[in-house]
Amino acid sequence: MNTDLITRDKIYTVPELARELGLTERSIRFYESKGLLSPKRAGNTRVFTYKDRARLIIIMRGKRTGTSLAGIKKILDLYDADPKHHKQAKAVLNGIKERITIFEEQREELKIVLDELELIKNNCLKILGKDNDNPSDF
Amino acid sequence: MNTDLITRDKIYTVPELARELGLTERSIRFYESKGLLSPKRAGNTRVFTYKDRARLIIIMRGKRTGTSLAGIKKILDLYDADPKHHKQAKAVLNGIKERITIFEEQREELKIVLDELELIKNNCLKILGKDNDNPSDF
DNA sequence: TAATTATATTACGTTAACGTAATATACAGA
DNA sequence: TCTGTATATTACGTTAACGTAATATAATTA
Repeated sequence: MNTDLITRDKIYTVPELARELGLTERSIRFYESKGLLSPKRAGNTRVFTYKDRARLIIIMRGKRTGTSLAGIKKILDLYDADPKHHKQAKAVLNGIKERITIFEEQREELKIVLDELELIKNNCLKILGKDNDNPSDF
Repeated sequence: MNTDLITRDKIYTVPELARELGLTERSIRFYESKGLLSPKRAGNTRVFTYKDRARLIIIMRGKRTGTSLAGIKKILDLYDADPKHHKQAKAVLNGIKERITIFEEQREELKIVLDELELIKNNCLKILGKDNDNPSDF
């Protein structure tokens, strides 16, 4: 239970995070320049906390969903707000609903293309299985 | 049953498709320049068939999933191949499997972010519902 | 103190996916 | 034949998301 705290107190530099997460230093600094990250500084060196690292992981997942950095920034803002303040909670709620709708629609579109690709795939399999003149491939 | 054939024989121009599908003429011509479409010509005017229109719809769906034009082109190529030729069928099969994997992973990522957003949303709802000092909003 | 090594800061380059004129061409109507 | 109107063709501009030096700065190490 204390090791957990130790872990969360760990700090990271740009090259460390780049290596660990598999992205370039340039990208990390670029994300900061776009306001997606706000690391502290030790002199002129950036110091990232556990939370910053978590944000980076959210950014990377956002990218894998095909979301733009602008969109990811909005999502990160939703994480940031303090829901104890009603004003913020309400704003967050609206933003969240919007995002959920967007992502659900995107998931639906993916389902549609996946179903179509499955059709083509099965058609290929049927043809390859039925009249098979090259069994050596199996 | 004949009306269907009539429908499929219909031809379209760039401005027609742009209006009908809600995209710009520029985009359609751009897609052609990238090899995603290959309309015939009547003089210097492009003539799109029902099939071309179907391709455009696939392109648009691809965009909504966050797929690049290069990726969409590959998918369209899968639709194009003639599975009766074993060579092509096998190639298509490999391409399809790749794409299916990509899209399934993307769908999974979307599921993850959706679940997280739901958590935040429910947290907001709980707080807004529990200590509500502004009931006039309901 | 000099030379490395690490991190940061311009700043120009690049690819994708179009937007936006400006110009050309062709065909229809007055 | 002149004038629109429609489509097409350069071709330059733009935004996003970085890549890629080149240079500066700071902390180490020899």
